[in-house]
Amino acid sequence: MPELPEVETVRRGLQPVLEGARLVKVEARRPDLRFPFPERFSERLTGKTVTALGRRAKYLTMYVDDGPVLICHLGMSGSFRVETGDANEMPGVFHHERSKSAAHDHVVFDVASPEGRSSRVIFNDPRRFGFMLFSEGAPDTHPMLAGLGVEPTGNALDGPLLASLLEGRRSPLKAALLDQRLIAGLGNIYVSEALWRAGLSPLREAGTIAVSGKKAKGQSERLAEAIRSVIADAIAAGGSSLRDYVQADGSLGYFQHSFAAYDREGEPCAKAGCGGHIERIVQSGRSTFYCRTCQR
DNA sequence: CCGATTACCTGCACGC
DNA sequence: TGCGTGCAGGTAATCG
Repeated sequence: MPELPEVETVRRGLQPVLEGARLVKVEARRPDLRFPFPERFSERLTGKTVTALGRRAKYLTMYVDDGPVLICHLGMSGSFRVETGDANEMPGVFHHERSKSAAHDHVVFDVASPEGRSSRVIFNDPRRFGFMLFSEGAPDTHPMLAGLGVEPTGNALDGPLLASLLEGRRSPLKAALLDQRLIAGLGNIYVSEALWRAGLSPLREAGTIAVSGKKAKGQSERLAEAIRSVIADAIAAGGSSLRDYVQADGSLGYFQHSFAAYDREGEPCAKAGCGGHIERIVQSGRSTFYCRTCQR
């Protein structure tokens, strides 16, 4: 599920456990995920203290004192969970340890907080589309992050900027919004949601909302606002979740998703007075959900 | 250069 | 119960 809001939720969940903590032991239980783990992956992190957790688009970044920056991507199915040692239990026994663990636990970080509390941070990823890489310097200069576009958080993405990004693009609007080089962090769910909020068809040629003129100007403004609000709402809700996605803090996803369009094929359009219904189409091999009545 | 398609990998829901 | 099919949030390589 991880689009930007979910990754941000993971970052916030891991932050209190990791920041300031010492990496006592780091273990990769297989040689690769999507890519091979970096050379000396465990050795270069073990013993380091985590100074900060960051995020760029859908990438997590972990900074350590005097070491490489860990760049981590969750892919389609990656998740973290935290197992916290209980002072009343035997050392090394982690009370979450029963549940659904074990299978596909690929990376294990044993960490010690400054107060001496032990925790275990576990990366689980059945499909192994996720990956972990090192950046020797600022991660923004790493090839994987260097080409990323504007964050849809904050106020940077406004109508004029969006219009300039889409100008001249012949591709369908949906494809343009999924292009991480333009806007970084949108995925299949939130693109459908943003287009529904903006009342714009995913099939529209992207460049047509960028041309000058009062109507197009209003549309780029509306779309920028829709993107920012949908991302902000999802982050505020703690990231959405499908199936039983596990939050970074180990609890089950607490946000019962309320999408207006995504995965609502056949349902009435939720826009007041619209009367249409949501349909599913395929664009570039991926599902798009939209209402042809109010999204033009 | 651009955009569309395919590959990567496992799990799950579904129909038979 | 079991098996085949299609589908799933991601990016990157390949093809036209």
